[in-house]
Amino acid sequence: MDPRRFSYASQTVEEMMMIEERKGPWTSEEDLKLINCISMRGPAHWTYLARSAGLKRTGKSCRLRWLNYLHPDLKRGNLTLQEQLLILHLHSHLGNRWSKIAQHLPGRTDNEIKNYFRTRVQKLAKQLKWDVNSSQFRHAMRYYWLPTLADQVQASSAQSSMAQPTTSSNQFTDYLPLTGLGPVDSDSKSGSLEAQVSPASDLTCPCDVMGYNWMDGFQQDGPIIGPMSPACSIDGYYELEGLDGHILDEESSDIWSTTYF
DNA sequence: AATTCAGACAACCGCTTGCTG
DNA sequence: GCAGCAAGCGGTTGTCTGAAT
Repeated sequence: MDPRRFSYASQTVEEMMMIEERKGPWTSEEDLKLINCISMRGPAHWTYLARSAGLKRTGKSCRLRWLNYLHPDLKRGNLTLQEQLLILHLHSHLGNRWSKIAQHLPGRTDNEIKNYFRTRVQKLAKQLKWDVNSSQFRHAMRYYWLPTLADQVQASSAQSSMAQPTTSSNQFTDYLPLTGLGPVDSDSKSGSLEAQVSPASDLTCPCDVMGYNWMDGFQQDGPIIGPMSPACSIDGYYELEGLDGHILDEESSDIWSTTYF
């Protein structure tokens, strides 16, 4: 049905304009109204939905609240190491196309990923006094941090399999190796099969990253060689149990249609 | 205990895209 | 082809919370 044929709950445009628009944080009452309305009418025609739910919010605001907070398929809690690894990898190839990146992380929103990147990764870039979009930073990301994170995922997987030989879980014990990360949250201890990380920074700022001349190691054509970790092979691939992080074309995301974890 | 500050994340804003008549 | 609209997207801002003083 064409949403423009809706009669917006018998209100004229003028009447709708006179309704004082509510902004700011959502209340649980508003959430409930929105959920109820969506359960009856489905998540579409947001302007109409907002009116019929009796909300003094824009359709846009309702859509965002649903997609970023209320949607039942959303994951809660900190990003796992695997998810961080995937975000960094995808960002190094796709850039700031957050929705595209989010498509590869079920249950995570573009907003969440964008916030993660801005607060953690851009903070690191600031510390290094590098532009986050510079080839220098992208190179360090691709050939140092990504393999380092991959190592951590592997290490945590190995550690947990030794600690809990009867399960396939790779959850961490209290602390991750190498980075001195904080304790995991209670949810991850109680059943997550994925490595959880603390809200603290997960990207180290080691001296070998600072000291290495990344531009010298940069080649426009052919393989790019930098100070890789053991998990990263020379041809620009890094490998990980259950994860095959190929270097992919800027525009091609077909390769990501496979399952990673 | 009160205040300040920084980090995290929810929400908003403005622009773009895609669809329909 | 054009106009009007909803939805999608990315950048930015606002708010909350916990740590530090």
